[in-house]
Amino acid sequence: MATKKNPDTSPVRRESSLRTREMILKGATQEFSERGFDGARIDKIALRAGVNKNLLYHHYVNKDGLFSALLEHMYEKIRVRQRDLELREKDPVDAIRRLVVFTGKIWVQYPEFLRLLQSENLTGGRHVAVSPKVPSLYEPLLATLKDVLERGSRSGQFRRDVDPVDLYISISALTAHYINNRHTFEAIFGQTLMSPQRIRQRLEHAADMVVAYLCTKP
Amino acid sequence: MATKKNPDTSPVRRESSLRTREMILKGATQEFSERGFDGARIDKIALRAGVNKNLLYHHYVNKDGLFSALLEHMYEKIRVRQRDLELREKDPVDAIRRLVVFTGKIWVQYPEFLRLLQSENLTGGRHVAVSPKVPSLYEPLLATLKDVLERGSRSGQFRRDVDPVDLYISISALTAHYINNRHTFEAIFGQTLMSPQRIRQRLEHAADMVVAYLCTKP
DNA sequence: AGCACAGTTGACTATATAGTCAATCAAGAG
DNA sequence: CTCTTGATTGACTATATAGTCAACTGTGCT
Repeated sequence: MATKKNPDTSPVRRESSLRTREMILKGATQEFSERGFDGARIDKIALRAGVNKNLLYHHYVNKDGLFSALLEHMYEKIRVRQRDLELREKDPVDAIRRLVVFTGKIWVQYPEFLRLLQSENLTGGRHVAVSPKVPSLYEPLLATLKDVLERGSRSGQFRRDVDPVDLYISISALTAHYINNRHTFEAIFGQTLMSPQRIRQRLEHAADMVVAYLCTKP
Repeated sequence: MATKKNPDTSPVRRESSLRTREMILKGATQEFSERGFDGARIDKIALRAGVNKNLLYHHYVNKDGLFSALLEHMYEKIRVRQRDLELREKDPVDAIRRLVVFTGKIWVQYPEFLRLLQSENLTGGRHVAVSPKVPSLYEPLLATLKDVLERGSRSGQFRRDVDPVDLYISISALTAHYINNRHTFEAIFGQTLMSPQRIRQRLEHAADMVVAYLCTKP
């Protein structure tokens, strides 16, 4: 009975099921990102996907399975975009600047992804914890970052004591936290944060900060 | 019939209701911060508060009313703590360093508050939007920050083009984002982020970055 | 004393919701 | 052609959950 789960023969018998899965993920993206895991409703996902509710269970077992699949799907999508950026050749300062601004633009372009992550962290990260694929997606990014840091410190432009993980978290923080908390920040500071100009200002500020840090010798 | 809502005579007839409200907020803090707004259960809040469920409705009208009250309560609590820190006298660089590290320590000390904010932003900020008290809480902080920036640039230590709102958001970002997203970051990078040493490293890194930014002339 | 009314309670409900069941449909292997 | 098996469907259910009702209690004012 090894045929039952054989990935070569079993999965996807009909072409249509691929489209179905696509539609489900699309509906799930909308619903989960608008309401979070607990606020999302399976029935609404099915409705938004234009697909019979039972198909969600057929393809993804249950709500958690669907969320896990969606999360992996989004991680891959985002990382693929991030890979477009070629950082290895460029001047280290330029490369970092571009990485910061580009990272910020990705969040603006795919706000659903940030909200998925927010929900995932709010519920304790139980989906991402069981996904072995996710860490491997970030290895190349970290390697590139190390390369740029190495080149920057060899040329004397950068300080030498930089932890690449802390650096990546900071780049992510300076750009994503602004968007993640826009509602409370807007309420506190009484200003609009999501206008294109304001976002541009924000990303410049973030890039300035990261570059200043790297270029300041301790 | 103006007596019904007169704030001088009506509210709080019995001493016990104060304790009741306290217990409710305590239970609500736990439940809301562990599960988020949509994941939280009114019955569980009542249970955790050791109080009859109807009292929640009596004192706070409904789930949204309770969440709003809790959010305001927490904002006040946090801001009061932040006010302890006297920044106006100190050397600007010292003052900023202290503010960053202190802010980070507050998040570590009151992780419930961060999770409340995370949930609030995930659901569109509809509770904080109707709370006029919250912005006024942050005016003094912003004023202090402006004072420190002013002193720093007059003494020639700081750059002159700093937006205080962006700066505060960055301080918050560099410290809070790390904690907010610890589960996904831990999964991605395969390391523990919440050990005391790791947190200390993080806050040093954050403070270094902010100070480097302020002390770098554009 | 007694009364008005905030505080408190147990019982109840309407509904929303994740998940199940059993049946039908159709693609591709033989 | 036909038979296996994934894909798809409508009907159904057990339960959890926000919120309601009507009654009771006891504090503090007059």
